Amino acid sequence: MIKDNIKPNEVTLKGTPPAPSRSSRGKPGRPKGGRPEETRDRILDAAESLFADRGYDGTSIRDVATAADVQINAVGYHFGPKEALFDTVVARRATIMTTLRLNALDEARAQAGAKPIPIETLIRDYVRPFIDSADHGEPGWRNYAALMGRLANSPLGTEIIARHYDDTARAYLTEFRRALPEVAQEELVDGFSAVVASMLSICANTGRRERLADAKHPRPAQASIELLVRFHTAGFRELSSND
Amino acid sequence: MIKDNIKPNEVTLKGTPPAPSRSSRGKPGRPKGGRPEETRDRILDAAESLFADRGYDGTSIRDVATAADVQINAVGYHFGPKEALFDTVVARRATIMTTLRLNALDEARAQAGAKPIPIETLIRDYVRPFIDSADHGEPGWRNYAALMGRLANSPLGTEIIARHYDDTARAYLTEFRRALPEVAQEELVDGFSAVVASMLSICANTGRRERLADAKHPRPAQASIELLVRFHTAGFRELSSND
DNA sequence: GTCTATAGCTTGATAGAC
DNA sequence: GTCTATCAAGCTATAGAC
Repeated sequence: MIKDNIKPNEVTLKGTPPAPSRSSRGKPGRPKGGRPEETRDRILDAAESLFADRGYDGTSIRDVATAADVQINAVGYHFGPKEALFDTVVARRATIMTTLRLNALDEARAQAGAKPIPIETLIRDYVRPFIDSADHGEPGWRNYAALMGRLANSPLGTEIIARHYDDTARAYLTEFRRALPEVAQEELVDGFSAVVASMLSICANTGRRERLADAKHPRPAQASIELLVRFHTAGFRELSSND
Repeated sequence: MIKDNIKPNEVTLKGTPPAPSRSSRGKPGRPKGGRPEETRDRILDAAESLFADRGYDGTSIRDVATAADVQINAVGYHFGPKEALFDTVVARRATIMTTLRLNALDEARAQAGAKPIPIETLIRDYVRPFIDSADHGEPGWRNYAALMGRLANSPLGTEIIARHYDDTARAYLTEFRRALPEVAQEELVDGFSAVVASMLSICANTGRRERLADAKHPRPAQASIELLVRFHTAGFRELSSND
């Protein structure tokens, strides 16, 4: 039943297709972008949006090709099988997000000196890059954030998240542990998971929060971040006060 | 393109197939359950498990039929189109969960008398039926809880959740408002959403919490509930203390 | 690297015998 | 209500002309 797919082209993270062919010498039958990499990006953007909206299995390669305005087989040509396309979509922004978070952590460490980093800072530094990107970044970030929310509670998605985000999570958890040494590790992880779940729930942007609040417009991201930070900081403080 | 499916049989919530045929007079080619309703339940259980594991689009009707050990067309016969099957799966336990939660709310109201219900009680009463069912109920509840987690952050899933769970959410929010009248409605909803997101994240059971905590076994549900309640109660208290 | 064409499956849904 | 059979449509992936 399981037929192993032997691929001719690269399917790894940054797998560059055979020849980038610098001079745009393709016949201009349809207005195509000048840069050869624009096609790849267009496919990734379309896939990102559709995966976020309909999920992995709800999105066909044809849908992606149509949305990206490329030929059906172009996506296979550039990214290999569907799974590799999906992984490339996730990886593209995961590396950026990881850099932002680890940089913020480095800065917080420098700021704190010998003392532990305040939990409030830890929560804010972890959450802000994500929510900010989803809010006033390019629209692709919004789709990406929604996609992550979708992945978070699915068995298959967790594997991908683990691969791309567990290292950063552990780095932050180490600092949480330093800030709250008297709290058990399992409880710290529960608190951290609550932060992540809340963050993803906000960015999934399902409209439920607005509906339950009878609000017309989504709340500004800045307000959401600050409330999330306040709320969960209080939670962590409660954990440290053993009754 | 959109072809309206005209169904001969009921596809609504409790749609009973034409004739329950009390005496089991089918020829015993394969060991079939005696009760005619057992077949329906077996299909629903199989669908529940597969939808939770692979999602709506990742699950084929054939998969469901195979897992339920029925003929491929039996599921269509009993439940109509795939969408109706899915909705039936969600509805089946939603009514039970809603009853449990509203009963708990009634009891809490009686207990509190004229005073507002404590937030701690509100959180616990909303969360406990769900986590408890997922933990020591029949295995079907575990699958159901995972399915809800999967649905929560998806656009299509939110519509279903709204239909089955928004009324209860509003009932609880009304009590939250009574308990914390000085907190803005949007912030109460954010807090409530954090509780729900955390609850679903725990029940999704992806193994990430255990992995990040380097724990061998999942934590007992009772501990998870109490920590969630403590953590989020502190969050709500923080909201009421306007700095 | 862009296009056409197609192989080889799987899908949802239904028809009709018993 | 259980079974066999099948349809039309959609899917992923690849081959090969240009």
